[in-house]
Amino acid sequence: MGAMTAGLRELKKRQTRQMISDTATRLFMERGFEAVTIAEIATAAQVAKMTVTNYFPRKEDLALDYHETITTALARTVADRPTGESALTALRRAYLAAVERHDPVVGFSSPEFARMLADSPTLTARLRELHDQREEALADALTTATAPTPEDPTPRAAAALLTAAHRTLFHHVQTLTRAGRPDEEIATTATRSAEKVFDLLEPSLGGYAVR
Amino acid sequence: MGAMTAGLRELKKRQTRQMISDTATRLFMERGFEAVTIAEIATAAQVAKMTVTNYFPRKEDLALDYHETITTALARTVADRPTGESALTALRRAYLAAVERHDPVVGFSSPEFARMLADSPTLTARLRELHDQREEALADALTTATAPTPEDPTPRAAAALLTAAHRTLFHHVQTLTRAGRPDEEIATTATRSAEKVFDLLEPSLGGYAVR
DNA sequence: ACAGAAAAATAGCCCGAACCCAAAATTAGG
DNA sequence: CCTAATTTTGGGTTCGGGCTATTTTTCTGT
Repeated sequence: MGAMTAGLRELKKRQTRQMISDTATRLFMERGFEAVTIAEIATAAQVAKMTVTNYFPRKEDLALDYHETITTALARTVADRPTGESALTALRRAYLAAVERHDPVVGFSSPEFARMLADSPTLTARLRELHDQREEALADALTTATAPTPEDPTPRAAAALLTAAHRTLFHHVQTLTRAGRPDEEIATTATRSAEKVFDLLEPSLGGYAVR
Repeated sequence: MGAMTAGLRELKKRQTRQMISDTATRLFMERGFEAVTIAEIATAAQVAKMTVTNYFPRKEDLALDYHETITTALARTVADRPTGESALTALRRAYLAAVERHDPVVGFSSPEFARMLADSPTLTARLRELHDQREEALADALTTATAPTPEDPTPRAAAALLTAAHRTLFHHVQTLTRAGRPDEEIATTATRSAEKVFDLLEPSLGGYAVR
């Protein structure tokens, strides 16, 4: 059961999964998400249709395979923040660092991938769902961090505001990516925007959830 | 083309549409959104399957027939705010008024309807989409209201924060509704929560978009 | 080393939503 | 009353999602 077992079974599973995901992403970027059928992916990956839906229950998962990272990143940032730091400052720090390393989690990708996302209603819907789960996770983290009374709406509200900031900046990066701007320029712009957005929230949340 | 023409054709169209929508909503609340097929709705409404999908291109539209109201309400509130009032204050005022009249737009509904929404992934996804369109519309309204430079992220960020507040409160009301609380009690709680949430945003956005 | 257990991959099926088209029924206007 | 426009209908397809029984591959204990 452990992740250490380099058993042949585990290995082949990983290979098969990766093969299917790569094939699917390639086809999606070539012809658009909706235009590619699961059957085509299966054929291209030399695998049965059922195997595809076995590894990826929903078609969207074939294109967005890093959901775990997206949903848990903010909550972990808050949970791991150093003493004396507010949730807002921690998230600002984490965002700027992610921009600097051109992290996909804040929206960096190839222009083709960004266009594929924007062109597909299914994928944008799934992205919204991921943002929502991220908000939920962050709300939980803030609740444990501030131990409020049960009916206090502040943790949920703060989580909504903070993820809203991240979401706005994510869309900004994606828009610039679709416009074909180089990652370096996008990083500069995103940094400036982030300063503005986090500064905007500072008076409201600067003193909230300080460890 | 005018809405005044009480032509027989228009009349029958309205009747048919209403009949289908009512039948669908009844079936959805009885057995859940996903468990009811379009064919069943058609049979129950004594109409062809194609007629249903003709009036309601997506199945979700059968349950959420007030999308226009939801998506435009915030933008109109901001556009119509009196002189000297900030966007935040206008939205606070509109929200509290909506709560007082138990407006569905802020989440008031029957417990059955609220449960139907929460139990259906399709409907919650659609609701997220509506919230998103609402944010877009509000962002447009704020852009025309503040005339910022093209790359200023503030209007989009402010729109995201303000809709985040509304969305949080919406979910709060729906949760209480599912718990079976009477509308009066929900209204009292929602008012208290709203004060807190809008107060939270006041230091950040109190001076933004003042007409 | 091998047989039996466990797990993964396969083939083939059904169902429902969404979409399309040609034909029939209904209404509006001359 | 008759024709044109529009709505409704019936029948069809495609695709995603789901299921089950069966075969193939990997693992484990003797």
